[in-house]
Amino acid sequence: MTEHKLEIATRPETSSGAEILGFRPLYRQVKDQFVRRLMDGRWLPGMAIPSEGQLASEIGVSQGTVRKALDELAAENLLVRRQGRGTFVAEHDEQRILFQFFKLVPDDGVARFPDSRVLDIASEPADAAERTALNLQPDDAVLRIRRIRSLGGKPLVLETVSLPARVFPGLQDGPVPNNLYSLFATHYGITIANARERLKAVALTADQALHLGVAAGTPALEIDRIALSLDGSAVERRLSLCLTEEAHYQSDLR
Amino acid sequence: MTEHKLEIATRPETSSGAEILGFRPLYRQVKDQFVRRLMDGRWLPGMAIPSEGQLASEIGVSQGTVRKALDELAAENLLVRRQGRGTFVAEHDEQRILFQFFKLVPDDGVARFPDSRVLDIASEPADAAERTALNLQPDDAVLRIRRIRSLGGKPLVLETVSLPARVFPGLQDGPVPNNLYSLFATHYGITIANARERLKAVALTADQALHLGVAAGTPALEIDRIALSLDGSAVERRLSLCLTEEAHYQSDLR
DNA sequence: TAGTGGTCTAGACCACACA
DNA sequence: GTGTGGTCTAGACCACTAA
Repeated sequence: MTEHKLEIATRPETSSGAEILGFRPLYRQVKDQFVRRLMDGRWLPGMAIPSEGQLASEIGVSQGTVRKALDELAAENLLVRRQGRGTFVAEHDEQRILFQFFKLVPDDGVARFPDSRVLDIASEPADAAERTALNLQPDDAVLRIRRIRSLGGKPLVLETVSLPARVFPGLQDGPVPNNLYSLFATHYGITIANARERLKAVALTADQALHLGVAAGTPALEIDRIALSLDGSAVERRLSLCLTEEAHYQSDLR
Repeated sequence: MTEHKLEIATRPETSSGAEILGFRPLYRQVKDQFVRRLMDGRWLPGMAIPSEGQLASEIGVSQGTVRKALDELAAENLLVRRQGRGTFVAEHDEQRILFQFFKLVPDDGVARFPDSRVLDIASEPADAAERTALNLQPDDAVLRIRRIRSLGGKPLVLETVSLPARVFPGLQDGPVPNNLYSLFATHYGITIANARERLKAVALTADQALHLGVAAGTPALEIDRIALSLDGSAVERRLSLCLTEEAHYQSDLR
């Protein structure tokens, strides 16, 4: 029997009491350990991580077990595997954002990364929706960024990004880059792992319509996104109002 | 070296010419073979398929290779694996539809399968959009089903289903069940494997609004779905107009 | 040529469902 | 208890990349 030193025990061989959480496979413990390395910055975006063999002998499990852990992380877009080259920590570059997070596509043509023009940015008390979305206390503040996103010079999205002020100190002092998730990763060590979006159809208010250069009452696609970091905590709320005359939200059901 | 009798060759050991398609792993050939069994009805929805060991010895590959093929099919929701019981062909029951294809969720509460009331059903020439979506010829006919779908007695969706008439003979003669995909599978041997949805925000016409019991011009979420069968051919086009006052379209970005 | 990930195999044992 | 899928291991070889 192989002896593993991970966590409490691979299999609860001694304790014969009722199992609370059942059984935790070894490769999942290995995977959790790798996620921890991503969270604490031991493995940084773009880096090549050690080879399967090195990791296996370091941890004391077989290469196959390491492989299964790495495969799951690659399936979650946290790692990128390249045959012949190695395994790399995924970066939040425009290609990944486009693939994973940006579902708005021109009706004729292919997805492109949009331009951004910031309207305003401010630190303010969180409203009810933001508190719910981000798990904030009643008197917590949010950084609120409003911007217009355009494709090919044409305004397409009016976007309001709400961030827990405590999590992103100093963010409002610098320029706001087009690619926020890349900033989160490089300056705050926060990796956006996945997100949940809720879509509705709404009519634009006069003010909203003005920013987008259309008539008041124009139907728009409202996307309410909550983005989660590696540890599963809500890190960003993003409310987008999208014109869908010449673009659509693409959703693949597999 | 093991000898595999699958397809042309596992590895092109003899032919030293330039490789056109590169390399096709054994487990993918095995997987394709299983998909063929699903398509030709050798494996029917709900059936338990042979165990990994039986399949392995039947085909002449190792159990691990069979396992990898089955795992991919399970990940695509075509098979369901149950530890201790066996591997089963997925059915198009309401639970699967809800999980895989029905993304409209009440704002407060959990997804439920909607009721349907058919407005009309007719066989008519395909319009341009239907021809494009379903790869039809100019004079092909479609079966067009319009219905209202409700949750908790409240009209929520005005849905127009377009089907290639040639593919579904006799469908208009019987009753239209609430769950169409289950009918496709049981009566026509057609499995809906996945779908692509394009979402837009639109304003309801007077006629559409009447059916849904709201005012003309109300914003609605338009979902343009193309459903693909196992062999990748477009089998259904479904245009849904959804009220999103008390419900939303849920999209998980992973 | 060396090093990496990818495939394939064989065998042992564990967790789970059911009769 | 028996049979199923799930995990873990060890080793061989293939495909790809870069030096």
